[in-house]
Amino acid sequence: MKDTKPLPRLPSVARDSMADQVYRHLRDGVMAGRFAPGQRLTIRGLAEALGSSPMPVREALRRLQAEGAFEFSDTARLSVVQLSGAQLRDVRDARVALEGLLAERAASRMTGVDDAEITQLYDRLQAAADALDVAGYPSANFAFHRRIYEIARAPIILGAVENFWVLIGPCFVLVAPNATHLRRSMDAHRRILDALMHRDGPAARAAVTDDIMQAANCLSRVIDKPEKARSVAAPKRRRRDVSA
Amino acid sequence: MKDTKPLPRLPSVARDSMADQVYRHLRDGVMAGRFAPGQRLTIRGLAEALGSSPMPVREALRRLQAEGAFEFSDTARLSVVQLSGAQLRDVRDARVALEGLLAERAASRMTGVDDAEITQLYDRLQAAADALDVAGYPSANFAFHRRIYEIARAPIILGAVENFWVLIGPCFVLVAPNATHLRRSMDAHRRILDALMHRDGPAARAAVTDDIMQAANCLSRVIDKPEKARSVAAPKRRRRDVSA
DNA sequence: GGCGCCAATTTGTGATCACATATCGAGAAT
DNA sequence: ATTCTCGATATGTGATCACAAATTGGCGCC
Repeated sequence: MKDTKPLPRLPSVARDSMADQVYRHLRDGVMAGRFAPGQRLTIRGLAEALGSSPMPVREALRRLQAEGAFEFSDTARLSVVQLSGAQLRDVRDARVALEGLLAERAASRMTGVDDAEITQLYDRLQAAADALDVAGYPSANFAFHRRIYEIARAPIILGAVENFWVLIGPCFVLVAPNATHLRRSMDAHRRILDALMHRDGPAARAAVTDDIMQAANCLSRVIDKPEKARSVAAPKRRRRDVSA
Repeated sequence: MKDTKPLPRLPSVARDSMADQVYRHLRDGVMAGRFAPGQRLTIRGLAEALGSSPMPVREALRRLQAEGAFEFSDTARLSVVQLSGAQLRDVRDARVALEGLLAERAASRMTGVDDAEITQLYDRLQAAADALDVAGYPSANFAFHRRIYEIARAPIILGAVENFWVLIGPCFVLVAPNATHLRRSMDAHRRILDALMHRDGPAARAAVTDDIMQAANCLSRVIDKPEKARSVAAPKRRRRDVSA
């Protein structure tokens, strides 16, 4: 009879273990700035908040530890990594090197289809900026950059770049809704868009560089001011360490 | 009596869990080329080989998965990542960007003490090249480069660079003891050393770039030749997957 | 009132178990 | 001889438990 269902598994569900889901949730949360630098967490607390057992959280945290998002202190206590000003500058320089490379390559591989998608993401970013949506801006910003870099077809380099994004994610909770910064940022984004539309690699690289430098300058004004942001990581009341 | 031992913990033993040890062992093994691209492994097998239970191995593998050294197939089978030719070129380009940055910065921060250490590592590398020690060459090569980049004082960027090294590590099992490649490689290393001694940043960057490009060319001659290296990953006899 | 010490709790780590699924090998049908 | 099928084994994943170390909170002492 041969009823072997010729090609039944088209969705090909793409294996997604619980540890993978937890990993993605935490990673997105970090990049979106939902964790404060230096914030203390617990495996059991995260597991409870995410509705899973500690085991998948443990494995997800190991991956994120490898990416530098979280760290275990010398006494094995879990916390969100807090970058120093010098480290932040290192991230900035590395981003300029790598994202400049990707932007330049993307400009030479753009197609009309890409134009539409990039423009759409740009509009969404502009909307977040207009609404002074500080919470949603980082996510929209990363989505815009990611889509551009995907066009460069260098997933390994993009992975390294995203690792850097994970590192600076927590810093976003420290920046206030700064209209000046948003304006300068959107100016750079506009130039990125124009350069890509004109398939101008060097211009795209220059615009991305300006964007990164501008963001780094904005953050450096907040980092390494020893006081002021110290109590952010202290929920004061014990237990209940994270919501989502 | 107050016998609180004023400052007893100078060694500060630096927490080293079993999972950390396993992680370091595996990572060093990958970078040194002791794993073949595409090689199949098992958690239990690695645990037995390393003399530990599966649990620390699981956590170590999660970190290495995050770094791209290992991967879990769609059926959750563990294997060493096998880079394609295109991915290898991506790694090459990213290395040029990042390691060039570190080399240039290192040149401007070198001191006399560094001179001695770098020279020593260079001599060791030269010795490995003279002896055609293909097994020991990658390790000596990475140690030489790492020591240089450490001088740049950018640990985050160095971490990203080492991640790329982990990716190309397995490729080394594919290259035969090629005298021509070793000679060209040592020529580039000689130029790196000279540039650093003269505190010439641009020259250091150029020499590092040549070194990376040369190594990539060497590897690209072996990769993407579909046949020939296919049986390397097949121990044929089941069980017993890795020695160390 | 401030400071140091001690017990109770918290927390990361490692081990073991259970389970679903994949993989492998032998045997049978063609 | 080849291919298909089916059962035994292998393997990653998740859950739970035990334990050591550390953190916390409170009590007593100076």
